[in-house]
Amino acid sequence: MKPSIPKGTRDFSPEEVNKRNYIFDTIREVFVRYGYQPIETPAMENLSTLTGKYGEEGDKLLFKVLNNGDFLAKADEEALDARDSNKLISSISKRGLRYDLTVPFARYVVMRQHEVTFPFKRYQIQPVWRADRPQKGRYQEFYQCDVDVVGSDSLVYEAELAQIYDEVFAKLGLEVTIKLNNRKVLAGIAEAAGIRDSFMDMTIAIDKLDKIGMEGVEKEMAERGIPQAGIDKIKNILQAKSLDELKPLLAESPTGLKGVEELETVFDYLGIGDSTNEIAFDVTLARGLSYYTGCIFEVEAKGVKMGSIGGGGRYDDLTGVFGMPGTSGVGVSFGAERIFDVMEELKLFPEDTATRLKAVFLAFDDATHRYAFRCLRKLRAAGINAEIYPEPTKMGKQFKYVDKRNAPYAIVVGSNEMQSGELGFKNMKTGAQEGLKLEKIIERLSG
RNA sequence: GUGGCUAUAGCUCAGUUGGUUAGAGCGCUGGAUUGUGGUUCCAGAGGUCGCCGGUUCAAAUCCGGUUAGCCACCCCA
Repeated sequence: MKPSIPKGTRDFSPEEVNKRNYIFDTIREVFVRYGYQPIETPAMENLSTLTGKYGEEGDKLLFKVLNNGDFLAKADEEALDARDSNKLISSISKRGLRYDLTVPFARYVVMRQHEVTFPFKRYQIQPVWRADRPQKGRYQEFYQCDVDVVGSDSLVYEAELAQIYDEVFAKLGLEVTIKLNNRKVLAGIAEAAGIRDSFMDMTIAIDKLDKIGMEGVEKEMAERGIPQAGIDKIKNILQAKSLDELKPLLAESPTGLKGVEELETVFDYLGIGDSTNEIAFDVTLARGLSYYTGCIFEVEAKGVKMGSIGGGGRYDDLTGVFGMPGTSGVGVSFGAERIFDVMEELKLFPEDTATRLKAVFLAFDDATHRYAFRCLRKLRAAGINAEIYPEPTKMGKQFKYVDKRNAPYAIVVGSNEMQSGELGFKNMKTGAQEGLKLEKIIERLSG
């Protein structure tokens, strides 16, 4: 059979894993410094935990896990006869793969509400799964790195999360734009335009502004049934380049003004010019996820054509659906895969992401092979990454291996070396070789 | 879910209006070199041309179907 892996999934080579770990380590280090604590949740959740949280589109993209055993015995016969997949699902699948880390986190908080201290600041770095059709920068299995805080509606956290974005990307050497908006501002626009019921249609259209231009947005809104009068009003409001300009345009919408005020507070906390990357208000930032209610975030890499590499926002009542109302949360996510792809494209990975092999022992015959293996043990005991070629074969072949492994040193052991105790210590880069006692070699390779 | 493109050696790809034995580079194995790699030179192994069917004297090449991958849309990290 031809080996293959499922669509939208990938294997990672040693080099790739090292680079990915570099990203994860950088992100984790910043999370920890801002006082966030790690949790992990299972890959599978009950399907009832996941469905309905990500909108209609999200439900379609959920991976469902088929029940074990004779699942057809308990299947909904009516739905089966009618070939009604949507109706059939609940009777043959009770579990699904997690779609993001925010909803499982909300579930976790509700289940453990009596043991966690609020505000609860947690981070979580785990894979999520979406049954999306794969394309550039989009996979069916990918890692998210989430930081969230629940149990406080202080806007200081919005500011903190923006700083975390700024700091992580500064450390990675990746230039980004951190965009901020507020769902209340968008609601205010809809209200001011008198199309409150078409709020979602409006935001979806606005979100595409930088892609299809104002004309395209107008067309899209018209297609989605928004009256021309409303479109004109919206168009006018979208001209606003700053919060100050926006404010008078939303004067008739208390919700909209509240949103502006929240953003002002966040930017107040942040101060001016204290960030490495641009942190900017963008009235056209919309975001699809239906549970956001306050500030929303999105991060875009500069100089690369790639979707957003991070996003997040405030959700006022995500724990409410699990029976714990009135608890507000806010969080952002780093899309590790896309960050990886962007950094690869811009060649931003440092040279030494790999934990390098320092030396390889080579031997000529069985006796020296055994002797070399005992020397190897001492090197390893001294904390030096080293190995031995598995058999005493031709030197040329052994050296080729050392070369491919990218090890900086080869240690050659023949009968002469074994007798004198002076091993052949060869620098693979310069080709120079000298006879050194094992202790000397350990000294050289340490530090 | 909708549309477009692609599928030939382990990898990246070439293959003319359909025409003898399907090629290149890289990689792999061996040798030049029985105590020394990278560079070079020589030789060798490796292919049901994604799969099924059709047209034809003749198909990698044309047609239909199918599967897989990529890209775009929707949506999203």
